Amino acid sequence: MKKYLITSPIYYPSDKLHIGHTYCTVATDAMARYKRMQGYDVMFLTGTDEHGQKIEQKAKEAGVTPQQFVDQVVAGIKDLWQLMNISNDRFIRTTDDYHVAAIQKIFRQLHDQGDIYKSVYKGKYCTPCEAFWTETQLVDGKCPDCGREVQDAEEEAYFFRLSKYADRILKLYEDQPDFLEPASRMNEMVNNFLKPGLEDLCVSRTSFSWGVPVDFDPGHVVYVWVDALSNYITALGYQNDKYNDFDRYWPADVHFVGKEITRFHSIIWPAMLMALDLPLPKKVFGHGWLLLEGGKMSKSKGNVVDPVILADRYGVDALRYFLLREFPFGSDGTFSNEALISRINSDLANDLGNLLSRTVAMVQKYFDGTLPDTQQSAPIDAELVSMASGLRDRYETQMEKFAFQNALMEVFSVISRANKYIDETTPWILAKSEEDKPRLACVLYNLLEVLRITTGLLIPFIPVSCETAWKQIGVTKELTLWDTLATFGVLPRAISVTKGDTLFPRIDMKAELEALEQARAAKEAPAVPALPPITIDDFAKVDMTVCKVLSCEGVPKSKKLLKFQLDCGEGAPRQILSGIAQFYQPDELVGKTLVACTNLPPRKMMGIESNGMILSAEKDGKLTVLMLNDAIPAGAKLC
RNA sequence: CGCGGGAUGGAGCAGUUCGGUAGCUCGUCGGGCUCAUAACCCGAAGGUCGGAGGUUCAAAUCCUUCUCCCGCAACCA
Repeated sequence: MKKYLITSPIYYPSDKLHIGHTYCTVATDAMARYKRMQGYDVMFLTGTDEHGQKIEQKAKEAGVTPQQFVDQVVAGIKDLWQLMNISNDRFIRTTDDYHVAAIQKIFRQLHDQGDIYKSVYKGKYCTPCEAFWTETQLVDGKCPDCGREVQDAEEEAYFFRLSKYADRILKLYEDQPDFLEPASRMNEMVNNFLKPGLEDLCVSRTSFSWGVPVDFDPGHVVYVWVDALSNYITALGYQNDKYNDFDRYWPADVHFVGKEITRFHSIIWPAMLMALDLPLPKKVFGHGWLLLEGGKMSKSKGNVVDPVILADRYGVDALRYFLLREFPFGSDGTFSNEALISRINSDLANDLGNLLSRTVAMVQKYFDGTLPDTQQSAPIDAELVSMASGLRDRYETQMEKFAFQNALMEVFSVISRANKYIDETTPWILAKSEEDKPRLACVLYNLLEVLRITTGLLIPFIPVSCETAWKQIGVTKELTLWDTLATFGVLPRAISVTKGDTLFPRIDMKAELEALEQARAAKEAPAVPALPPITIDDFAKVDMTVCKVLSCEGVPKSKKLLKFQLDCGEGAPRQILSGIAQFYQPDELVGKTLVACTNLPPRKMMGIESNGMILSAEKDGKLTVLMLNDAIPAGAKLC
């Protein structure tokens, strides 16, 4: 039996997952189900990448241990995958004991053979702040936090000899032009990273402790690269006894990854495998992102789409279908509720659901639910029959290219053709005369066959709905095996149908959009967290000064920054940068009376020093600068 | 000149590799049908394919250049 190893990324459980993660996992799932249907022995891996500084911090803020923190988030992720009908064979957590032990072995091996070496991370150290800074971070050669003198200092760290593998990776791309898809991603890798030359990679940290300890050097923990990427092999049993099918499944047939992590998978990961002398994955596919109207999804914009709400309202299958039908897998797509509802209504309800409904209804009405053996074909059947017979192969061509969108279009073009066929053959007229009954039976049989083939091929996308449909058209699992899907006429002639519930109810667009908006608002309202209380002394620590804008100009090459010279009543002008260039023309601010916090430490942005912060109000990503009555003099303090 | 992607009827997209009648879905308008989830089927309107040059018998497609949008990177204290 041929094997197929497919992986989704392992997700970072610092927050709940959103529709983008769901998209990637659903795609991986569809591919896995498709390969199983073809008869492959499939191994579908997913999981979570649970270490690192950010989680350590989040846990601290939440007042729990990092382990408690990730346990809780990961439970939510597993629930989400269960809800979405994800058929992963394994779920790896990088905090699993076997993984941790295997990482230590891998790290040690790479170290022993010289691919990982201990070196120093050179920088400047501010003793009072206990912080490392690079030259570029310094402000006037001093600590950007406290402004005091810094010393030359060195921090120990382990490095992976990535540079050593640059040539081999370029060669890999040449020999295997489809190693990384879509092709545009490969160009990006070559131009941005490989051509300028690879630097050795820092693969350990001492600045936090929530990670896999380097067992031969206390104080160091393994940094994300080795820890997370190796999940794909430890989950199969590499360097551990928990599993033992590494030899069976490795190398991966494909890694599905988001475009933000293609670099890790197409450069660092192959280099690590080369160092371990292991076979390379056959392909890395960097899919696009789901964007929202107006840009990227982000917590701060408050526009994150929650898959649970959508699945609850419209059904898991409808959401799965939409994600894979609406967006080309390799490029970015724009998510909207309108598109979702429109797609569900037109494809699933009107075309597929309605075809099933009208076909079953006619078999019931005209033949009491069971077709007679005697059936008569006609020339007009030919086109439909031929389209349906060839569908599996056309679908397969697209699926092999991960072109889910096109595969689904192929299926729905046959469904659409079947709806037209009903109009052409007018069964309701045939039903009027007894002598046309054999012809009528044949028409209905053909429709049932189309339903068998199309729902058979839709299994990877909408598994539950397909099985529901099968019950209605009297199809058993054996009649939807891969081999039967390329043959027309597999159903027994005297097939019986059973009327069932509506497969995909139509959605009232207008009402739903309003309901969704309300649901979103309701969810958001309590999410405005009040900051913890402070004392009057805390408040008094903030020096807020009224200032007049002397001049204001854009910062070259920066989209966001404006550079201000301000009269803060100090005699000399004060220079402050503010990230409001998208909202204001520099000229319109000159002469205005603003408020700035003037006792923040200096900070460099785009190489320019900023000595404070201009106060703005923020809502939904839009900033409005606080402007005061011009009668207030510069240098006045807010209190 | 940091890197990449994009600009095609009202909306969202395909077509661009290997030039040759501009296509799909949704929406709009008109018609048909009644088996069905007010669904389905047919027809129509609507585009000088971002702008300007060039190559060619012929350009959405190739070349040059410009404009605008979106991501990444740096930055938004």
